[in-house]
Amino acid sequence: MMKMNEAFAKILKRLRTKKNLSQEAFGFECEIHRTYVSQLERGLKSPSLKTLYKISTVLEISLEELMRLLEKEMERVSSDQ
Amino acid sequence: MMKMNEAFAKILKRLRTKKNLSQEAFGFECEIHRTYVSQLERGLKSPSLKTLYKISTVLEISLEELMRLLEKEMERVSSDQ
DNA sequence: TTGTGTAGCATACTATAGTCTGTGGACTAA
DNA sequence: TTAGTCCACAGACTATAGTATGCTACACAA
Repeated sequence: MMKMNEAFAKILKRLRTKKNLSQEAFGFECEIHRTYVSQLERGLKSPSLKTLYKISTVLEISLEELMRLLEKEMERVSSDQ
Repeated sequence: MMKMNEAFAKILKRLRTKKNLSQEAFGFECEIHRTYVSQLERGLKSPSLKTLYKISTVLEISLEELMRLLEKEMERVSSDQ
């Protein structure tokens, strides 16, 4: 269960930096607070469906694809390291 | 944004009844309260990623597939009715 | 050196997710 | 009728999502 947040943290950080957005700039576009973006990327919080939707929109990715990446990352985390 | 919860409500109710589970039985398996299942199916709440994961597990469906159905339902809701 | 942008992190706060108890209505069976 | 199941719904509660302010540290440029 904590694996879930950790995996999401990695995915979010990867996709955000890929778009060359700072946590603050990304948060502004998503309409979520910069410190909350930081908390998400450190695996401290579990975003609601509403927040996931905002995030996926700004990342220009579907929720389906976002979950696909998340589940792939979860497998990776639980299998090796 | 409210569309999101309404669409999720429909999907959840559809998939739960398809498995022949009462809200209470489903809640028990997911380890979420029966009244919360009711609230989700009435579109009153926006589940966290942790809760989505529990739900998808009991529904024996991936998060990816669950989001696919959700996004399809959202399109349907916004286009026609 | 100084300044500017970035992110981690603490703390306190507000909003909402999620629990718990209970009521009442609709339905079905005994 | 009576009892059992299912669900909508209300209200009060606890846990956590999400906000706000501000400090620290680091990198890099002027």
